Amino acid sequence: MSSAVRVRFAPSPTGYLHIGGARTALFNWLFARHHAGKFILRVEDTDKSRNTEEAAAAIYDGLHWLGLSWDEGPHVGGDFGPYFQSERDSIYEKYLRQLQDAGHVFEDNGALRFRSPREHVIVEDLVCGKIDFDLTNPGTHPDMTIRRPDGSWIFHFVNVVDDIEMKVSHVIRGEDHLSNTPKHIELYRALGAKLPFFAHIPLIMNKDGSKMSKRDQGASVDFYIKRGYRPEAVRNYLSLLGWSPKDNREKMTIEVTTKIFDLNNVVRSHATFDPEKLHWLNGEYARELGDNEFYELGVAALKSAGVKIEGFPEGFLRAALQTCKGKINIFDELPSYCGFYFTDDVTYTPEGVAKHFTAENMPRLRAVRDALAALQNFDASELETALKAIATNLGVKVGALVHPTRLAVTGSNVGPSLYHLLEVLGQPKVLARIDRALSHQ
RNA sequence: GGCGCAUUCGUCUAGUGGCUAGGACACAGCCCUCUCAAGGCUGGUGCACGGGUUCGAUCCCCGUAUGCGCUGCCA
Repeated sequence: MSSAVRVRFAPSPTGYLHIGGARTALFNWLFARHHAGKFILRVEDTDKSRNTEEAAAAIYDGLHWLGLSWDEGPHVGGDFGPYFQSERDSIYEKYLRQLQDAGHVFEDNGALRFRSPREHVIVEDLVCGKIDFDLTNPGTHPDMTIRRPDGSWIFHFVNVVDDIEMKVSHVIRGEDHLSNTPKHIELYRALGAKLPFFAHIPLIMNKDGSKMSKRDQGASVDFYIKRGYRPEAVRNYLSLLGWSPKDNREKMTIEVTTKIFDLNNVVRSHATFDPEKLHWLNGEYARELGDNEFYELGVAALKSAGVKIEGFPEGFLRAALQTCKGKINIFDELPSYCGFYFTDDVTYTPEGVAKHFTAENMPRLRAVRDALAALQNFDASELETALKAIATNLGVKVGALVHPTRLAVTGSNVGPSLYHLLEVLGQPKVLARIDRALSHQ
């Protein structure tokens, strides 16, 4: 039926992958996969052809991390290369000549400009609908420059030429290009080329309504990689920005999203990036990690946070991390959540001290200490039994023992299950820490 | 300024010419419970404004406002 779907993501190598760019790449990728088409990566390095590979590395890394593999482009090649604009000069020269021969180009102070036909151009956008642009007024729509005096090319021209040359069937890009589209259409027509389908997707904004820019924390995919986010969570969250399955599904595998994604269910209005929701979604994915996977990722997170885990046996590490599984949403929360396992020098939170190291609690902590010292099997169930027995004896709720004990041993009011954490830590350390707390005052 | 696009809870969104306008995140309360999470239950907040069209508009039309984008020899 329809001819081959070919879409592309065409970032310029700036040294990082913008979250909005990642979302554009994702939509292109999803569209390609949905229609069994090709997803092309093209590096638009017209200006700075210096450290392209280096700067582009962040883009490759980000796309790989998100699971967005390309069928044509850097490293994988393809029939329509090269995939760096800096290497396509002869192609642009050829198209320029064609334009010149047809009388569409004039010179202006050394720069080359395209003479607009001065007509109305109707953009038929798959997302935004039919839009009529009036380009008849040179005052408001000047003839676009296509080549600078120094010989370098302007985006509009090379972008269109490459899309023609690479046989791109659908141009799916950010809405910031919607107003540029009529100009591009003029170029297609002047070159006698068949128009692709256009689809402009809504922009992603900051909380305050501003465009996310590289100075904003979280505007770079790298930010999420470094913090230990799950790529499937970021990918899933991004898919929900400007697109909806139109039912109440939110957490979806990439397979499901690919199956139901299409341009007709892309939303038209701008979306605000909500870190809270990503945080939640990441937790959803983190909770379904297998024990081993959680362990590997946990170790990596602790290491990169500088937690000294070297001297500890793997069994201890595994047991410690196991008590954190299901409790954290993002791996960068891990160091503060379970750092107490790896240092005897726990610092008590001031609020905790005020609330739990009270005059009436200290004798209770003492009682806990004595009972724990007498325990033969220092495991979670024995510990639970012991704590509950003491509570009964003292006529208090277990909470009255749990809180001060937790604070004494971990320094915090929140953390893994107390009984399990005590078991992992082991009797000697637990007793030592309680003793230290008892002498705290 | 000109041109373009947009406007449903704080946020992401569903939705229809007549519904108690639905879900999710966040928030609050309750339950569960060794804390925190998770899970369960409950709750509050929304159709930007003004005109039409219509028996009836959140939905259709026109304005206004606001936001965003484009208006480069940036991409």
